[in-house]
Amino acid sequence: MNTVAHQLDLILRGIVEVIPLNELESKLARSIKEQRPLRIKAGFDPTAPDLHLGHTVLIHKLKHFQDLGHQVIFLIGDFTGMIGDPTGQSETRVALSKEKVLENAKTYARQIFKILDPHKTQVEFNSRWMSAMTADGLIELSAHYTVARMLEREDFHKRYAEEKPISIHEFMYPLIQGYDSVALKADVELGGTDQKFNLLMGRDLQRDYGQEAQVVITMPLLEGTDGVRKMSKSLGNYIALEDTPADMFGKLMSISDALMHRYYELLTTQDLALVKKAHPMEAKQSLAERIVSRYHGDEAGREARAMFQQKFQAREFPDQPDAHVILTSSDVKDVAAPSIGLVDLIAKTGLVPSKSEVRRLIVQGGVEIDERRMTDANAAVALTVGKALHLRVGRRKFAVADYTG
RNA sequence: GGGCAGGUACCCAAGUGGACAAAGGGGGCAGACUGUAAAUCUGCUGCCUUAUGGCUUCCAAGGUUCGAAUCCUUGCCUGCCCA
Repeated sequence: MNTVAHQLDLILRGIVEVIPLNELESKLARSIKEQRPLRIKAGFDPTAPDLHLGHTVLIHKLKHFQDLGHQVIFLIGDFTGMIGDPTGQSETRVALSKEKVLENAKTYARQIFKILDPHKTQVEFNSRWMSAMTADGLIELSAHYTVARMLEREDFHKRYAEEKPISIHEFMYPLIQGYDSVALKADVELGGTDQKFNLLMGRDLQRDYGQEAQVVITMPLLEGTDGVRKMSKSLGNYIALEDTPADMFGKLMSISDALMHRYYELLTTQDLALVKKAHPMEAKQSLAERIVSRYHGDEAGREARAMFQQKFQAREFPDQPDAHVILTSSDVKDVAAPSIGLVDLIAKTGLVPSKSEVRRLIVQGGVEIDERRMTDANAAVALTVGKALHLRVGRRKFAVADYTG
């Protein structure tokens, strides 16, 4: 029996705010009475091809609604993606090309169905109605909001105060996001707390366009791997759902203990009291394994953990190096006594961007060959056919070099 | 349209004729320390056949000069004020 109380129990778990709660309750009550599922909207900005763990906080909440029998609408902001959400930005975001946005959008659908049921999810692109909108329509839409109110937004306000540029088209972003709710007749919209302004815009616009206002539910933002700023594609502190198991595991292990607890809180249903009792490193590995398993399968999770233990705890050479270099006689000066400059060898792995950087690494003690630290940048490395060299390049990169003669 | 202030490396930001590959901070990388980390401390952080060496940088293009990130001209971009 999905009573209102029962539904609220699940819906309210882990959220930050419902605006307003009584409207949600009455919508739910009516939904039960009329046997009509609520339309739950959440939008995503395809500015990079990968969804990351930060998004999953929201997607899991969508999943809750889906499990309760409501209609989940996964909105891909392909049109707005060309603007770039100004939320929280201290400067204008670079607009993406249409092609790039579409390309990114494609990978989205695949990724969300690791969590959501594809048969019960409505995927929409806001270009469907925005590209069709006439200039008249756009001007009419713009007339619904004032510049002063727009500037109340903290990010705009701050940029304005700091004399940083704000382009007119950035004002369009919240307007269009709000209009999406009109176009989709959304009953509820989910978003991160940073989205509050944009989400509320939907309420205003829906009322202006003669609809019932949607209920807004905000979810906490997940901090990125730096533990400070929110996880974001453009900040590069994210863990993508399509990161390789090893990558995903490694990134999760590199977070601070405090952040680990936050991740447990927002990404799992584990009992936090139990987590705090466990040894932090064990707890972190379990978290990493759990999350890798979720997106890559149980076996991948176990393997990633084993690999990690081998590579970093036991400091053994991994089974799967990051690079494999094949050297031939054309790479050596003297075929009779084959050798290669250390700098050249490391550069050939492609794991370091420039030779200057390779030099630095060597001098600083970041390079090992067959577990011997190499600190002479001018050294030459003797090569033997059939005897592979095991290279450690920096803290966490490994390569194998083979000489074939 | 007019006036003023700006555009410096991945980011922020000093530098206003030579000692500048360019202070400082952030970020990144490496080492030490650890429980993988984080925090902390130390070092490095344009590129190059490996260098008391060369090459390319300070919005762009020209110019002045023995010498320009620094001066001049034009252009592009940004902010503020006025219209």
